[in-house]
Parts: sequence; structure tokens; C-alpha cells
Amino acid sequence: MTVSNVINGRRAKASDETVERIKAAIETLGYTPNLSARSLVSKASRMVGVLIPFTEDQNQLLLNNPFYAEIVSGIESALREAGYYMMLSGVRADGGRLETLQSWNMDALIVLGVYKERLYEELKAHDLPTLLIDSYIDDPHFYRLGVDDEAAAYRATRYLIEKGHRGVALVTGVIRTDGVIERRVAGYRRTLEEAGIAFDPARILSGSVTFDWGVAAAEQLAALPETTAAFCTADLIAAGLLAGLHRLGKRIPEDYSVMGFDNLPISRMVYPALTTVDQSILGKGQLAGKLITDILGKNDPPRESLIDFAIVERDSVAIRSRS
Amino acid sequence: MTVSNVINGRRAKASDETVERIKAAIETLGYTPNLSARSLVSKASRMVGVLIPFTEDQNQLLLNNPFYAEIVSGIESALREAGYYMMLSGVRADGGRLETLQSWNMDALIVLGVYKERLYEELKAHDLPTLLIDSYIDDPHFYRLGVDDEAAAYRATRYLIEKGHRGVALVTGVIRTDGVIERRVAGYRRTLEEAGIAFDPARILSGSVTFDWGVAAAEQLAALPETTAAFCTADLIAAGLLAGLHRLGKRIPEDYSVMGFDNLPISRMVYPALTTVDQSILGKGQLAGKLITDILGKNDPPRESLIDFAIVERDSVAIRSRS
DNA sequence: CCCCAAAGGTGTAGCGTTAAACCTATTTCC
DNA sequence: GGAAATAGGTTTAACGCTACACCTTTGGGG
Repeated sequence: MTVSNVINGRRAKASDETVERIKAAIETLGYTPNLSARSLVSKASRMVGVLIPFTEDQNQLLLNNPFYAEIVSGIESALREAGYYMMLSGVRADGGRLETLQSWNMDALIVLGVYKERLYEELKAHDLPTLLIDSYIDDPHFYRLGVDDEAAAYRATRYLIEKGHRGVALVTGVIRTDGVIERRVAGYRRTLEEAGIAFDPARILSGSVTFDWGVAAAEQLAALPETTAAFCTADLIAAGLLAGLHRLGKRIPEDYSVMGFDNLPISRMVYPALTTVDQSILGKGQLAGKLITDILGKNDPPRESLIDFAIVERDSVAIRSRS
Repeated sequence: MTVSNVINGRRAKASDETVERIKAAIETLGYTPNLSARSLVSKASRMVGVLIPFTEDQNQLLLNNPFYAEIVSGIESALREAGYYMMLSGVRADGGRLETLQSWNMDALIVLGVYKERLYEELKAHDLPTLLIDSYIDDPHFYRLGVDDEAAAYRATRYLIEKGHRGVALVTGVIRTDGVIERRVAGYRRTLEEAGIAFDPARILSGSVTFDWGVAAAEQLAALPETTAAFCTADLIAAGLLAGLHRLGKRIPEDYSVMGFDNLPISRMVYPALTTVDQSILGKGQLAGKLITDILGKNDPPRESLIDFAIVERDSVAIRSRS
């Protein structure tokens, strides 16, 4: 018991000499506490579950999406700093297989991505502190972290219009209701209204958040009359769009200006380097980790946090003089 | 006890009726076994630790490197399939902070990346089944998984030479001893010898496995006389090289042919799409997971496994007619 | 009819840790 | 000088699970 006290820094009850002796013994014996035993009695584990979606074929973590990879990396660093562990787990869109969390006595959850209603019900049933990233589920049970998607899309679209583009398409993932993408569509529309440009539904190209969809969207974009710019709601899509447009023999930014969203590392790697909306993904992950450890440390943060965004100008947008 | 038997499928001692009653009770009570307790008694955890390097600044997981992200994703899927959990953990090059593994009763380890000797000593001290990926540490304690780096580099270089290039540079990461990169350099040299081309040390550009190094290497490449092609030992470097060459106004593949290594998703995203050496990274991860679960299931696999590689032809290499 | 084996199940202990209660010298205070 | 507080521990029990030993009933075989 005294050993336990010393290890956990409850040194109220231990003479300096005993503390020394214990430390020496730990060193020579190579002792490390057994966390399973600790977790068994304390009903906690200092483990935070991080849920990310599976790929379409339901078989692998969506880590090959650099967005998730980076945010996970940020989360891990913040958790580690605060002395917590991260358990990465995949979820299918419809939930299921969440028992792991309960089985390992997770202390809290961070959930990335958007899922069906059913999953959120299950999450609530587990009754753990839960932080949703990039989700607009409005329920007092959840903490939320995101960007102001409407404002960011507004600013991005306005940026293109200010460069002289009037025919701006929006290339995006699948449009559900009440999610991130919807806000971005709303921001896009607000800009058009303000600029007095009629909204044309044909200019919204909706597919999935993948490189391949971007490639495919290029043809659709090229078929749109009087369209000279595209705002993609993800860098991954924008990267595909660039590749698709190249394939069609279009020049960028001379023929088409393209903007992305996220400022992923790949946005610097494609040609031309993408002008995009930066939302410090790493910072988002780190903030997520910090929010969770704050909650666990009883420093209750606000239910909703937003991170800043900014437009980073690179080479994929050109100024278009009015014709 | 009977409940425990039923849950673990030891149904030798349970009537069909009891089994039914237990299943019903589990359902209505929403029971899930407490894995900490199980681990405490069994001294195992069905958890496999996956170690990946931290970034240079020692602060985040190197998950933003798509190579690691993808391989981790493959590992996870194989482990999950076999009913194991993955605990992702970062390591600094010099080791340290490995206690986690012991503390959670990990059953086995998968180690990605190359580290200092000291780490391998520590790993051996833990005495867990350990699989090293892409490492040439020759010690019977470890299982190893990799590609035949020498042969792959040989084939890649030969591919360029067969396309008519005689001045082929090698752009690579930092050259230690006895690692992956050294084998690739050796393969490169073997091709040159076979083709009767004098080896010129100036044509080896060594930096780090990063996009930025690729960008920087472009200037060095451009300064090399009679050099028309570059084989990069990582797609990340190749991507940077393309960007750097574009910046210098070079055309690819007309002025320079570029090959990568890994066949990462980004190799399709850059412009022009990279010709590269595919080594099915996802498959590598899955195989790693399978090897480890085989070991744990007492199906001892060979100490060393190699996966196949193949050249995938895309648009970054041109045929050069002899001048 | 008795003995034995099998089927089906119960009882006990222990994994490593910690909360809470308890114990024993000192020291402090009035 | 005596009561009370304090420092520095020790003891006990419990967390949820499983290995192992044990118990009871039933059904044959001789």
C-alpha cells in the first residue's frame, strides 16, 4: 500500500527514506504497474477511444485518408501529453461492435466523421464523455468541435468571385441533411446571393469525398457553360479534379481555377499547388485531445468549440478579367 | 463459472438449455466481459502493440506519412479479423517510454521503422513476439517482414535504363548502415554495373524521406551533368522532386524522368502521375497482422517474409532516344 | 445391486491494484 | 502531564474473471 501511495504521488504518508527505498526497488526490479489491475479497481483506464469510419468496403480504417491520419496524430499527441492512452477503433456507419469501448473501461470517446442516427443512440447509451468532431448533432449529451463551415465556404466562394469568377461550381461529397457539407453549400449560396449571381443547381456536383470522384467530376465541370472556377469541399476532391482536368487537356489555373478545403499536406504536392481553406487539422486534433482531458480533469469546457480557418493562397486560382 | 465457460465457447460442460438461458441473460442485461479483469488473470490481453516513429520534433505520430497510415490500417484490419486489438504507440528513435507495452500486458509487437540499436535491446528485454517491418536487424529474437529492397531498386533502375536513360540519379533519405536504403543503393549500383555505366557518387542525393527534401533535391538534380532521370526511394520524395522541378521550369517527363517507390495513393495524385514501384502497402500491413496472429496461435511462420513488388507504369517516365 | 464414469454444474482462490479502516509511535498544544 | 493531532505506516476487502478442484445426478456394465 505504501508502494502504491508513492507511485501515485500520494506522498503524504511516506518518509523520504521509504520513498527512496521504493524508487530504488522499482529501478532494480524493473517494475511497471499493471494497468489492467488498476483499471479493474478504479473503473477507469486513462484510455480514450477514438472512433474513425471504415472504408466503403467496411474493412479498413479510413486512415489512408490524410485528413483522419493527421487529426488522429494530433489527438494522440495531446492525449499522451496529459498522460492518457489512445485506443483507435473503426466504426461502421450504422454502428455495431462498440462493445470494445465498454469492455476496456474507456474513460471517454472522440468520434470522427458522420454516421447514422443509430450510432449516436448507442453512444449515448454508453454514457461516456463524448466529443464529436465535425458533426452537427445537436444533443446536450455531446461535446462538439468543428469549424464554422458555413462561414468558411462563404469566404472561399467569395474569394473566387473577388478574383473575377462568376461561374463557380461546387464539387462536394454526398449531401445528407444537417451535416458539414450542407453548411458549406449554404455558405456557397450565401456568397452567390450577395454577389447577385443566380444559383444554378446544375453547378453543384455531388459525389463522395475521394480523389476518384474529383477525377470524374472534371468531365461534368467541363460540360458546364460559363463556369471558370470550382470550389471543392475537400482537398482530396480538388486533387482529383486537377488530375481529371489535366487529362482533359485543360490548364490550371488558366482555364479553370480550383480551390480546396482542409489544407492537407497533399494540397502542396499536387500541381499546381492548391489554393485552399486551412483549418489546421493537426491543431484540431490536439484541441480535441485537450478538450477531452479537460473534461476528464473536471475543467468543463463549453459544449461547442470552433477552430479558426484561413485561406491559403497558392497557385491554383487565377484572376479573371471580366469579359 | 458456467457463464464463463459458455462465453468462451468451452461448452463441453453446459446443457443446451443453460446455454440458451445464459445467452438470453447476456442480451437483456447488455453484459460485456470486462477485458481488464480477463487480462489480469490470463496475463494476456489480445492486444498487439504497433510502434511507429514520432515526427522529427518528437511530438506526433508519423501518421501523416501516408506510408505509415496505410500500413497501420492494414495491420488493424488483419488483427480485428482475428479478434485482436491494436494499440498504437509512438517511439522515439532512441527508445524510451516503452513501459506502456508491459503495463497493458501486450501479447505481441509490430515495429515500423528503423531505430537505434538501444531500442532493439529494449524490445528484446520485453521478450514478446516481435515483428519488425522493413528492418534488417539480424537477430533470431525478431520476426521480419519486408520487400527485397535490393532487387526492387535493381528493377526500378533497370527500367529507367531500358527506357534509354544513362544518367540516372538516386534521390533518397539518410543513409545509415544496414538498412533499407542501403539495399536500395546497392540495387541501383548493381544495375549500373550490369549496364556498364560508371557509378558516380555525385548522383546520389541523400536527404530525408520528406516532400520538402524532394523539392530541395530538384536544384541539385538540375545541376548534375548528363542526368536525365531520377529514381527516388520514396514516393514522398518523388512528389517533392516533381514540384521542385516544375518550379525550375522543367517539364516532366520530357526533361526529366522520375520514378518513385511505394505506390502510395499520392503517386496517382501528383502531376504527372508517378511511375513507381508498388509494394502493396496495405497488403504488407495485413500480412503483418496475419503473421503476428499466426505466431500467437502457435502456427509459427518463417522468421523472414518478403512481399512481392512490381513496377507500375504511369506518366512520369519518358523514353529517351540515344543522343 | 453396486461401482464407475460421464454430464453438468458449483466453490474457492488468486491475478495486481487501491480505498478505507485501522494501528502505533511521536509530536504538539494547553 | 495528558489529550489530541500527526506522521508513517499496515490490514482487509474488493474489482471481474478464470483455473482447478470438487460435488451431485444419471445411466450403464458386470
